[in-house]
Amino acid sequence: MSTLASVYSPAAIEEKWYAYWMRHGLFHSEPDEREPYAVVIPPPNVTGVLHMGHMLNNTIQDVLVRRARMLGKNACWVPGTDHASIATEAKVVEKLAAEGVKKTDLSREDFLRHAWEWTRRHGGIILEQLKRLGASCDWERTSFTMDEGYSRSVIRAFVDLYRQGKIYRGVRMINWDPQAQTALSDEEVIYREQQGKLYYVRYRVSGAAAEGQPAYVVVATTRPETIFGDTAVCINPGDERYRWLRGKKLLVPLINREVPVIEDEYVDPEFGTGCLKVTPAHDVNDYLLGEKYGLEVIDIFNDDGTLSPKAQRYVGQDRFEVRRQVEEELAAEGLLEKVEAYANKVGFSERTNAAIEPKLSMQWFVRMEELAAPALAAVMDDDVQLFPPKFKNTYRHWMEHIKDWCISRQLWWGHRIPAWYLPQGGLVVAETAEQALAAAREKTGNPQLALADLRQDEDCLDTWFSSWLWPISVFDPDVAGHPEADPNKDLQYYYPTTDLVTAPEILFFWVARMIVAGYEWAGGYPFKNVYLTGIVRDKQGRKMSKSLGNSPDPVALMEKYGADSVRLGMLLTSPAGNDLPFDESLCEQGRNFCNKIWNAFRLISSWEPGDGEPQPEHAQVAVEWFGELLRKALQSVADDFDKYRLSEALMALYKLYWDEFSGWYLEIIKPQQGRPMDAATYKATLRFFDAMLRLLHPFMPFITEELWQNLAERKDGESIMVAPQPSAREHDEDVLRRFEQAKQVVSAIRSLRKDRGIPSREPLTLLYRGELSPAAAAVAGRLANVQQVAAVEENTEPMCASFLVGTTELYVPLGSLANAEEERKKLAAEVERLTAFLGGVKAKLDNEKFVRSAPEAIVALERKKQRDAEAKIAALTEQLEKLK
RNA sequence: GGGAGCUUAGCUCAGCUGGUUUAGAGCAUCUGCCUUACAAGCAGAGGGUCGGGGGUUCGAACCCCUCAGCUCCCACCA
Repeated sequence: MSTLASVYSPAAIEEKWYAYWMRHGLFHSEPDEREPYAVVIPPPNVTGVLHMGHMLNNTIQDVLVRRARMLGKNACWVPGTDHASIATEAKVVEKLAAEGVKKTDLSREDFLRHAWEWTRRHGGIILEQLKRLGASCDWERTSFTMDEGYSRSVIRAFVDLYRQGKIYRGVRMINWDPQAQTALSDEEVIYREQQGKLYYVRYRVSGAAAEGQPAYVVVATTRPETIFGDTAVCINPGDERYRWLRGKKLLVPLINREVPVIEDEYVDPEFGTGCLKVTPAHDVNDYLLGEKYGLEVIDIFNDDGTLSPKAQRYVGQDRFEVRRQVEEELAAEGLLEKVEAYANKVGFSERTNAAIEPKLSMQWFVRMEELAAPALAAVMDDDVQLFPPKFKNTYRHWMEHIKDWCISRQLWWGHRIPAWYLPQGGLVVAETAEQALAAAREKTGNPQLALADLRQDEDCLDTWFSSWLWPISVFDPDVAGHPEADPNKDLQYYYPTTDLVTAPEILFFWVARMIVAGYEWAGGYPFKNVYLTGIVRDKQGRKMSKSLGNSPDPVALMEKYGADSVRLGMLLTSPAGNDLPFDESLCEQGRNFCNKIWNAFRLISSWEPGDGEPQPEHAQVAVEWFGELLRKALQSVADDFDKYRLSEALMALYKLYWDEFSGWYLEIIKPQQGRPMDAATYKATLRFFDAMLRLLHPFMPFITEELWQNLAERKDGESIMVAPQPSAREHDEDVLRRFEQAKQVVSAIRSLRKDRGIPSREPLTLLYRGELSPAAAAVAGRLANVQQVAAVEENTEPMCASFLVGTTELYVPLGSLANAEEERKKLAAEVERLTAFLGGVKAKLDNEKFVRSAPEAIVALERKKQRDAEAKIAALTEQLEKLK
């Protein structure tokens, strides 16, 4: 008997094998003559920590990568991190604030020193956590978006696009995050329905009221604090109610600034009062109106969301506080007609969750329309395939309506925009300060110009402007933005990568833009397949979040259950694109499966092959059957993987291992107490076990490595990681069918024992009329304690239990164990059920139209059902008679 | 306001071009078992008018219409 404990304990084993894989360089990949298979990790924030979303995402990647490696491909999974401009800068600012230091008191250089220090301290923790999970990344290729080479490629990409005229600088209405104090792209704004108020505010008519005309108009607004920035009131030219207002001036409440009444079709007479206040500096539509009618633009906010001196009132106070006070003041002044509850959509910063302020400012933009064209075609033509394919629509819609991308951020942590402003105005864009100086001298015709005369743009680039180069620059940092460069060996070999696994939330942020960059600089798409995962939710279906505190700590989970178990827990129920309702019990299920595997190994390793021991018939049957079953499983698993149905592949293997291999196969071949095992069965069993470990390895790398190493003598450096997957072959359905009959016979006998309280140690005899394969007889002998099996012409034994498997009648003589009344009841119930079934079949066949229009095969099938049912009923009725 | 998708057992989901199924799986539940690999286990069992209604068809979970509910994406309605 094996000395292994009966419970699998993962901790030491996981650590041992991860170190072994690292020591032998098994994760590392170099270009060679094999088919490449590459995956680039969606780089997590450099200072982030592992959450359940990462767990799901990286488990899936590891499964795909490990399988590809075992299929003989040269698999390369590139890990790395993202500098995450806003998020990281926010953390550093917060940390400094806690120490009493304000960012504004620091120089750019000092701040960056702190940021790097923070990055060094917290950076890469997440990568260490991924190792716990078993991630088979090529750590020698770990990249960071602010590595020197990588940064070079980002800057070069900017310069290249600028030279092509695809990057421009201009004043536009952008999304301002008052907390991070930076511009955001449209994609970084999340709109949420907010229960707000609609304020009806009176604007008095300037000058004396004309005879019979009102002294004021009422304007509806959700943002009364912006009235200080009003520069017009707009009505619809067709609106008869306001005809009298034409050409009049109105007074902005509280500050009594005189503003014109303008007319534009944009105003919906149905909404509110049909009268719109126009604040060009703080609303996108108002801005457009302002442009059209040459209105003054009064920006009443400071960058932090407090009111600026331009507002005249409430200067220095926060916008939301001002809203409250303005409401009070308007009411006190009798200028507030009414307030209604009103639900509207408010934009929030994706990173800081601060309410976005539309703000007019000078920013850098990428002209997207032309760039997007090949990237749109790539997905539409399936050069890049999305899984699940429903995302194709979403993708198309976005790409067809793509807007210019605001890429400048008023931050310090990131890639500084390589633009230098000249003393006399104008600017030059260049990769380095030296090149900028040269360009500046040339442009100005002043060779005396010094670097000190130039002022570099203060802003950083959007993080996504660096991560869109990820699949290119992690391999070769000198290709992006450098059209004349020859790609290095790595890029030539690994690009395009094969699979990308990521969340649908960043389809536009990242996936689409990577495809754009791929066509722009690397000659084509960056990956062939995109697997979009779901969102990990809690049991109640809520998104996991820090604030809800409903997200388990993945590392704690792995400590409790083992990494393999948690991986299983993540995959057992998460088809592509579906959300994963996570519950710890899924890890328990994973752990139970590990334990099952572990114990099967204990059993097998307790066996000794005997010399000259003959192979029993039941063992031979089992070996033949399981071999075929394995082949069939191989095929279906390969098929599942082709379609990225990982959960289904895993479930198939789970059942194959648990039910078929452990439940049936091992139980059949298990030698009688103390007996040795015959060599043929022993060898076959080791072969099967080995094959199953390989099949399972991508899903559960640690336990499979441990057992595989113990299954045979292995050389140092050998690993299941690089053992080939078993190859698929045709299987023989007949063998499977015969065994299916055996299983049914065994189940039926077990069931009848249970029904009648016949203990399993009580041997039984099995009589049958019809076809019973020798396989079935042998298996029944082994698993159902059937001592005798005999064919009969007719059953002469009245006191017996009878049942049907297919059309074969089986009888188990019970003698004194039987209760005639009970047996009659059982038989009668069965006859009744069959008769009802037969009724349905007959009704179908009696329908002329069915017989005429249905395909022949279908009709023939129904006829066979009828014949079989009739035969069964006849047999059971006959038996019933005997019992009377 | 547009668009996409979903609704099958208590839960999470399969069910590919309508007929080989008398609708499946895993988990959960119930019953019996400490049977010498595993009680984190074994054996057995129960559980669904396939969201409602209508239609097409010899035949519908699957196709069409309609109603209801849910989810996601996009959009500048104060």
